[in-house]
Amino acid sequence: MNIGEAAAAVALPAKTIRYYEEIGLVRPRRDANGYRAFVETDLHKLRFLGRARALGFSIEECRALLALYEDDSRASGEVKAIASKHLAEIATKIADLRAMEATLSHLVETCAGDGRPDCPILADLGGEPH
Amino acid sequence: MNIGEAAAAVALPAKTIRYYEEIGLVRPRRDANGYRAFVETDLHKLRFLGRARALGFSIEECRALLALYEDDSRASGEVKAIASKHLAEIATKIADLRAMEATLSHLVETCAGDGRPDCPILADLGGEPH
DNA sequence: ATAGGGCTTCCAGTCACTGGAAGGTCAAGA
DNA sequence: TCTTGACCTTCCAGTGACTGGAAGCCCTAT
Repeated sequence: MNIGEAAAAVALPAKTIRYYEEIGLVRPRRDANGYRAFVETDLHKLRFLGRARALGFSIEECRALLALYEDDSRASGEVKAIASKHLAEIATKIADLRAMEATLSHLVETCAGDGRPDCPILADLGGEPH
Repeated sequence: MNIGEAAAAVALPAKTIRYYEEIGLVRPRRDANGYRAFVETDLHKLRFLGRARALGFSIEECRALLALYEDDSRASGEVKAIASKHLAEIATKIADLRAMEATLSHLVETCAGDGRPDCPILADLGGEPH
């Protein structure tokens, strides 16, 4: 199976799959003509990676998770540690974004948004006391 | 005022201020020795940029906002448009992160996290049906 | 034979910095 | 006066995870 077909099968861009090979996440064998030849285990790994990335894990976390996935003697505690750390980072990001959202939505609400120059958004950014 | 003192005054790294100059967001004059010499209006701009960045605006959005800030004949509608667009992006990001959080927190909760290999997190990433 | 689509590699760009090297400048102390 | 150390300068490279594009090979169908 060539890269185009594999890309369609796992819903990842071909470019991304090449990149994953370059950084050693997958190692498809090659046909005599130099084309990558993907087999089912490659596709399985790629789907794993796609799902892990969709959950926001970094590439290095994906690499670690994939290694654990393939290690029959793993301890689930290691997996849970990675996931918990990531979960905490997600929570932090959400909190940061919600703080931005709170401030900004208030400013947007109070801005007339017409043709006049007066603007509480710029006033706030400019440091004018509330 | 040299860059170090300016950096302390506006709570931005000196490196960042140099970068902002490089991309044309600030234009401090120079002393005879080549050192940047910041005056109060430079600091004011830098504080504006710091606050806008803290609200998550991109550099290009900051550039646009700063231009509007300095344009006495601006229309607040332009500002509001930029801010509203950004607000929508923040909301999207929050929704994405919350979806990740929901999935992942469920998986983490159901993972024993001990020395055994069984792990619902890896099972999910591996595509095993629930 | 040729046209097209798919494949290959390699290089550059993204965003907003950040780190570091090599070297000039300045104020204080011995 | 000399030196030390803390500044400052520029320039180059790296970050994360791709993405776009160029140049060129391969395969199939007409």
